[in-house]
Amino acid sequence: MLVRKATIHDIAEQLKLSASTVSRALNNSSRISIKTRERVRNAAAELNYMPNHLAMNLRKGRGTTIGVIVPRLNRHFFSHAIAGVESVLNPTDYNLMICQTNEDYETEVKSLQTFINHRIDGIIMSVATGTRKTTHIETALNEGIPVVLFDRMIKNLEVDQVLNDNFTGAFEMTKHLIEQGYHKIFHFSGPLHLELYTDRLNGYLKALKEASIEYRDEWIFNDVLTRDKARMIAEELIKNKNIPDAIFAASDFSALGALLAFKEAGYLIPTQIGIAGFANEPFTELTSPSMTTLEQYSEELGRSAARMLIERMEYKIKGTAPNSVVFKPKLIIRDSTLRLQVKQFDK
Amino acid sequence: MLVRKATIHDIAEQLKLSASTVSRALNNSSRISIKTRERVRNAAAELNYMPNHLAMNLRKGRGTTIGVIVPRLNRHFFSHAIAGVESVLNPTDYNLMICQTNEDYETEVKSLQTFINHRIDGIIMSVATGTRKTTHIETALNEGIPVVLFDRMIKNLEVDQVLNDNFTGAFEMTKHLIEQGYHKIFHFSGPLHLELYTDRLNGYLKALKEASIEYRDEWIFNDVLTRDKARMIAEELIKNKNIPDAIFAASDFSALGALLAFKEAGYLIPTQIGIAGFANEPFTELTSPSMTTLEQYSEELGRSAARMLIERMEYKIKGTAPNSVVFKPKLIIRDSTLRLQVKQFDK
DNA sequence: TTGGATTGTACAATCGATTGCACAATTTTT
DNA sequence: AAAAATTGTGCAATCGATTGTACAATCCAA
Repeated sequence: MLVRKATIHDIAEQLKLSASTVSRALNNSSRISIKTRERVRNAAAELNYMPNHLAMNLRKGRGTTIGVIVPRLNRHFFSHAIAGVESVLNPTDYNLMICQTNEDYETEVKSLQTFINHRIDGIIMSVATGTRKTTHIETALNEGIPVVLFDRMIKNLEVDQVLNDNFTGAFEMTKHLIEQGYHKIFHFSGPLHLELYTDRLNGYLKALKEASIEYRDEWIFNDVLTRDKARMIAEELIKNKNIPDAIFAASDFSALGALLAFKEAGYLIPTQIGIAGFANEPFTELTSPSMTTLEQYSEELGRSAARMLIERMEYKIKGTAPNSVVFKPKLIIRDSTLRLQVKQFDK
Repeated sequence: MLVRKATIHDIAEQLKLSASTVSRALNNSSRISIKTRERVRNAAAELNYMPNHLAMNLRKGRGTTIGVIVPRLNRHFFSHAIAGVESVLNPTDYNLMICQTNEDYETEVKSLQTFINHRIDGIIMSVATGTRKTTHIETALNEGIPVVLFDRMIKNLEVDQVLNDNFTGAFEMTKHLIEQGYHKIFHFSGPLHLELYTDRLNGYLKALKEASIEYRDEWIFNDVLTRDKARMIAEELIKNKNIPDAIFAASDFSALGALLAFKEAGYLIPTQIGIAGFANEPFTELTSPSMTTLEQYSEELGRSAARMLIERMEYKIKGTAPNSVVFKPKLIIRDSTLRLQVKQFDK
């Protein structure tokens, strides 16, 4: 059943030509007569010939596969960013390989190494929260593999990047909360070695300052990204009767944890406490009350990263200063912070 | 900056050996003295040698890359199935390539072709709802690439498969609804050319028969998998005052659409109408009321598929009858069908 | 001491496709 | 009609690693 696959030599033999002529014919070389090209194409179709990309890439010293590394596939944000990358790559010859790191540094290093071993030709990645070193990324760059980082940046690394304007997003969200009459606004932040979380923190701080709100360090909780951790902290706050007016979480998941904890404890949202997240995960629309958050245009982000990478790959402009594109997130105001028009389910 | 990567020839030259000796040394051939092996290993490390997998696979006529094709990455079910596949593959030499089809047949064919072109060594896939033909899968099999299907099966295709016991799951869910006192139970089904949806339909029908409920064809709605479509149908029902006691949807997303439509129309869930889904997507826990559904053990499914594929790849047991593993889903009973103990939010 | 076994290494072909160079045949130019 | 340009094709090397076969050196036994 398993017959050996047809090669250009098989075509050559059948047509009494040489392999090189066949190769040229298939690549539409002008050195080959139209008639011969036709004959070769027909024979190729007849033999069900499929080019061996391994051999092609080996010979050409380059390939057409792009690798994507993300922390988690089941985040709306990342799966949609990947969809964006795909939408750019699909009409081209490039193919996609995807790995997820589960937010683990070791896994990230291993995935990257796998890509390098397989002579992947370009990499789009978003680092894991567990990642603090950049040597693995530098290794890839030194191997001559272009890398584009998106969303999550590591400080002081000179690479192409596609980012959200986290500062402005956080600033506007905090301003919105203040406008709704919330004053004592806590912030659930992420790991601060990732620039995006310091940016969000700074946007939050700037809005407070502009409104002349005297914040206190205790209002800020670092490294609270998961639902469970946020829930624990919220429960702690409730126990200590240290209740904020509002919580602005740097992640929808931590916002969810807080929302559930306060709801269970009998607090009315948004009347007694306002809650806002970041990322516009689909579930934010379904919670009750529905959750205010920020849309990050993940697909557009992915598209942009893909374009940037192809640019680098095709005109290997070594040494050129890194490019950087920034998208401004959009405020999605829902019920969890709309105190000025109280809704029915709050009763 | 971009120095040519080291090859075995570079190592050979530095050590005044031949490339073949270096190759054998790196592969721990017993024909090479321990001392030489040591020297080679050291030189390799020193030169930062990395084997070129392209060349290796070309020579060996086989590789170690496994491709996964799923309809959508952002479904909890699929992303967790992939996590399961990864958990099996990570400790091995195999690597993973992932594609998503967005439920589109054309994209599925293209992805599969890409895999074949790249001489992928094995494929795990779940077909798109748009897929009715199997020629593309047969092409892969004819090329000698083993394929394992999971979750979504196409009828009459002889391949390895890992499935859910959709029949039993649907049967038990329907039984649960009947026990809760629902009688006129509608079913939102999927495209019936996919076995899993006929299985769910049949499980539903069997439970009705056992309870001697005289169902009518109008109770069954085919090809309702998305939130939007379910919502439209539910709104139609409401308009026509054709209100079921309960809806058992073959997908969590269509269950969600129905839930939202009936809730907005002022119906009390679960008192006036019960709603159940299938898949235990994370959001089902967050709706109000929380949604009854079926857990499908996606990770275990993925693990099982991966193991089955490796089995095929390593002992190419051509012609052996296809294997098949079946998992029984678990009923997750939540508030949306718990009529016998009515909850507060229903008031 | 000689013949056979064992050990360590090298040569060269191979996987499938690409490509610089050479050469013959044909056409164009002078 | 001879020289030059163009067209069509083949040869052979190449990408990097693997592997069958061959050969030399060493060791052991008879």
